[in-house]
Amino acid sequence: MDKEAFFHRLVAFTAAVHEVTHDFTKDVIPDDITPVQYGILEYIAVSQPVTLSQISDCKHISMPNTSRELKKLSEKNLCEKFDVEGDRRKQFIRLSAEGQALMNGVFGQLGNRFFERMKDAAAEEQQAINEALELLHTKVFYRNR
Amino acid sequence: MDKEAFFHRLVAFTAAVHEVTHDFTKDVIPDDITPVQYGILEYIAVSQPVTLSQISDCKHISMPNTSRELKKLSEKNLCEKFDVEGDRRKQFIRLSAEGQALMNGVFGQLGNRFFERMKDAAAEEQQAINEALELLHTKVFYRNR
DNA sequence: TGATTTTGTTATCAAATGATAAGTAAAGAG
DNA sequence: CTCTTTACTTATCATTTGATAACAAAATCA
Repeated sequence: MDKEAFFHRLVAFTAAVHEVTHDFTKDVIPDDITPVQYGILEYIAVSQPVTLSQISDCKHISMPNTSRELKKLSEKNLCEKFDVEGDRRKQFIRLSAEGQALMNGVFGQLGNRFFERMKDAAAEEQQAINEALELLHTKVFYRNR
Repeated sequence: MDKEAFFHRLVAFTAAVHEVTHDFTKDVIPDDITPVQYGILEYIAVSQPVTLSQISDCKHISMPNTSRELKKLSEKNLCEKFDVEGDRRKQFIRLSAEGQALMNGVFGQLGNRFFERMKDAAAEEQQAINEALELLHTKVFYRNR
């Protein structure tokens, strides 16, 4: 394999993923949710329930700042904290009904727009795309730990 | 295809791409380059030469702010402006030698880390990953225009 | 038990980013 | 040759984000 060409393809691909997801979601995410807050909501949606520390670790946001942003999200009624039984220091976070509805809308919109791009593809190609996603996710774009 | 499962896979995948690329690049990008500035450098590296307007459009940064950040990058000797012949309003931007060296280092490091993940895979699987990248890039994660 | 670590909070400050107004110079249109 | 549009700059202000110090409460360790 040509390493140089592979690097370039990789960089162009990751940049495209960034840009396309941004383009596809920017008009669905409410104005009063900042990018950092959206990132947190997305993480909660995919991994709930999560603790503050987990959010802090995975999203690379310091604990004080995580606490602050989470407070804002709670004030917007998008997520809820509840106690973890067995360790009274910890708090689990999950989306509220309102937050879940919001994220369902965003994910649905995002999914539909990607789906739109695939609608003309043959069934086998759709399947190939599905498998490509899984392959890259499990073999290349996975997180340690 | 199960649409719900597909949406979830898509969201989890795009989030993973964000996080892994962040993890893999954060210790290679110099401290005095901000995230927005890095995004601009990456775009220039992939698409050079580019105009200010193109950067503004593609990276979703207003012209005044693009101008400001580009000025900072020029002051750091990472990129250069040069005139576009035929239209004296426009300016092309390209990486300076120093900027090119920086981005080569980042791309190389990023590529090596991904390569590390694939090194145990059989040649056919490496080829499959390569093809999966191209498939998703051309069929799903491409930008209009 | 007392010391230390983990988990989270509040407060505060600085830096990065976004948004807007106002201006310049060149190109293009009528 | 004016008028309008395009490409870009400078200046300014508000918001977001990041970083740090200081604190509290519960768990764990020795």
